[in-house]
Amino acid sequence: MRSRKVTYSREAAFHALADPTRRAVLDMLRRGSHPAGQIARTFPISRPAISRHLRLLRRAHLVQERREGRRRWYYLNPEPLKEVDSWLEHYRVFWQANLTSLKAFVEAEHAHETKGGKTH
Amino acid sequence: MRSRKVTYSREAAFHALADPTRRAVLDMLRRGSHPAGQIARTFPISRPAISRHLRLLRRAHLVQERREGRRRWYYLNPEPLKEVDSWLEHYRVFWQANLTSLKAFVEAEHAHETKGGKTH
DNA sequence: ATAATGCGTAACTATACGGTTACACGAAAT
DNA sequence: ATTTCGTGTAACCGTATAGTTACGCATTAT
Repeated sequence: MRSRKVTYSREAAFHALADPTRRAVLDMLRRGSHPAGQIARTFPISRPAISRHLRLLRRAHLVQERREGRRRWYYLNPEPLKEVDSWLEHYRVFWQANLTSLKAFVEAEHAHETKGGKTH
Repeated sequence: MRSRKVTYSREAAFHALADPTRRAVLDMLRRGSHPAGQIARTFPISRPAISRHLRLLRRAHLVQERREGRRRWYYLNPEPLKEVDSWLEHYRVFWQANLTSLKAFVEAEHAHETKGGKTH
């Protein structure tokens, strides 16, 4: 099977992940596919609300839908999360080096800390 | 220097990252500290708008502010991004194994594909 | 002392968001 | 044929969000 290179919207992914319910839905699908109703039943909000979250996740390509009779199975598509991961990549180096820019900045400041700052 | 273990809000981090301008601000600070005004000047929106984004980033602890005279230097604090990273961790295994649950699902479906599905 | 600079906040506005109830519709059951 | 089930969408509502302009207040310059 020939694998075709596809890119997803980083914007859509970050936006989708901003909502805790949507992240929870993804966490649920991480363990396996579920029909829409079953997903809805695990949350304290109404079914239509979940349906809309699913639509948004669908449009961000984070989940895919597969119809089977009258139910619709949702399953995870982790691919767009690569966009989030690649963005994070630039920041991982900071904590991996155990040196935040904060620390660097503070140290730099300390170097010429002779101008007598306010103690406030 | 004794390092104290601190945890940040995953919720706040994800929420802060949902806005493209805020991500761009972080990307800018990744290269070094900048005063508020200088940050604002690099964006097409007004200075107060940036000021509010900075406040939100500050409250999410993604940036820190340091006053120097009449300017305020902002610098990156990448720590809270660890929360995002740790959430992503669960998903990385999917694409690292080059096996999405989609693929698994499709294969599982294929196994008992005898119930004559609609070709639609 | 007065003016200019740098920056945050208040007030306001339009739009986006997330939730709810009512409804539509195909698939399965009776 | 009719009812029930599973699920999506429409309409509506209150709150959050992101932008703008006006303003306030230190700090630095004149």
